[in-house]
Amino acid sequence: MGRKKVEIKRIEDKSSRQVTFSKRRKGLLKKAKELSILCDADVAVVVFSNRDRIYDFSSTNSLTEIVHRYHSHVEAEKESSAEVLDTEHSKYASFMTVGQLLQTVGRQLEEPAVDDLSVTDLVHLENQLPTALMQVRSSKTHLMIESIKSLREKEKLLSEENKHLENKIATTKNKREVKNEMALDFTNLAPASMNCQQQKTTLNFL
Amino acid sequence: MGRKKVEIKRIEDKSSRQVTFSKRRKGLLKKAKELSILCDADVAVVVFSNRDRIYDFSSTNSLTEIVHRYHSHVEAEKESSAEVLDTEHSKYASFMTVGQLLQTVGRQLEEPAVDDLSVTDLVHLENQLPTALMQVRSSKTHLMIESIKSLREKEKLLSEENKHLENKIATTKNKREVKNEMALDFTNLAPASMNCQQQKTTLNFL
DNA sequence: TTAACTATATATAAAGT
DNA sequence: TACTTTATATATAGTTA
Repeated sequence: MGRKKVEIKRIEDKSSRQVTFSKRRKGLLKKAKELSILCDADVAVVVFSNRDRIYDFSSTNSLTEIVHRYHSHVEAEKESSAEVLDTEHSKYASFMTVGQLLQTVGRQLEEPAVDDLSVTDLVHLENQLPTALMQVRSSKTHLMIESIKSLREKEKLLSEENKHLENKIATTKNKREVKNEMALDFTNLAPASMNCQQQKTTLNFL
Repeated sequence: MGRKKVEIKRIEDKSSRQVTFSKRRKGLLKKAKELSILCDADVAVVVFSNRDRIYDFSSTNSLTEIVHRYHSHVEAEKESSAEVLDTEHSKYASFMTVGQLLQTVGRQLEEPAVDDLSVTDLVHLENQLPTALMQVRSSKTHLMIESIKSLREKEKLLSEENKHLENKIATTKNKREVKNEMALDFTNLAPASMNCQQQKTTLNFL
């Protein structure tokens, strides 16, 4: 994207790092803005320079809002069995005070159309049902959590594999370049046997 | 940046908006990554699609960390406005333990002086709470489902990237083999070709 | 749909001032 | 030190399979 292709690794020269930072930061924020407008999506970008200056873009008024949404997602992913209840409570606590809760709630009780049963029977039922419900809920939550865990695990593995593959490619490229140069040098004097040897060395890195 | 210049305004056609979203989102995240590496800066990007799927990049482990730094800055710059207080409140609310929550509830209940409540009032409360609970559960389930969706999406993307990388490597290998063959032809006249042949066979298993 | 494929627009690295 | 210019690398819009 410039006169020369640059490797993606930390720029050591301080001054050109600064220049690149400035240019690319500007570009990044511009693209974030475009994405949010073109696709009607909420986008937030935060950049800290090494010298701790901050630059940001947010398609909504406040980054905070987006952060909230982000947290909702993350929290949902984070829960692990024992903590579920705690997390749940606190999560919703931040969105609804108890007062609001009580006010906001709509009534949805229906007539219990079971007048044939004795009070004793009903009491018994009343006691049993919540337990059953809890078991069902517990199973459901458990399954979902397991699902999430396993997905995250997969994600991690895939990421690692990806990284490896990238390294492999990088290595191959480098070796290849070296090899090409060597091959050029050698084909003039000795024939292909050298080529093979070189090849062999290279191969170990595949 | 394509066949035609596009105006930066909401893309009305749903399908091409989706396509553009996918392309540009990928681009944005890539650039964010490059910026963070090249310039050794902390960068975070969060993108929400219309349909509330989340995509993010963060140069540090957690977006949360960056958000914290962001908050420090913002608070330092803007004097403590009312908004900040709200932010703070909700931030900490999300970390409230169940114990704290119960205390809060207690306080709220003290106002109407619980002892003075009539049976009717209590029945009303009793009826409302389950509904509130249901809402909470519903939200929870929704979030978890979204979470799973989003993870599946990520998994898919990673898999695709992986596939690409593998193809790349395969291609590289092919080129290499072609080279080997050429080398073989070349050495038909000279010795040391066995070496090469062996090497070639080995190659396929790498 | 989703995936490749160009032709073109953009971003930007290095050079110039 | 920071603009401006240019050559080149990248991103991507529209197209096609």
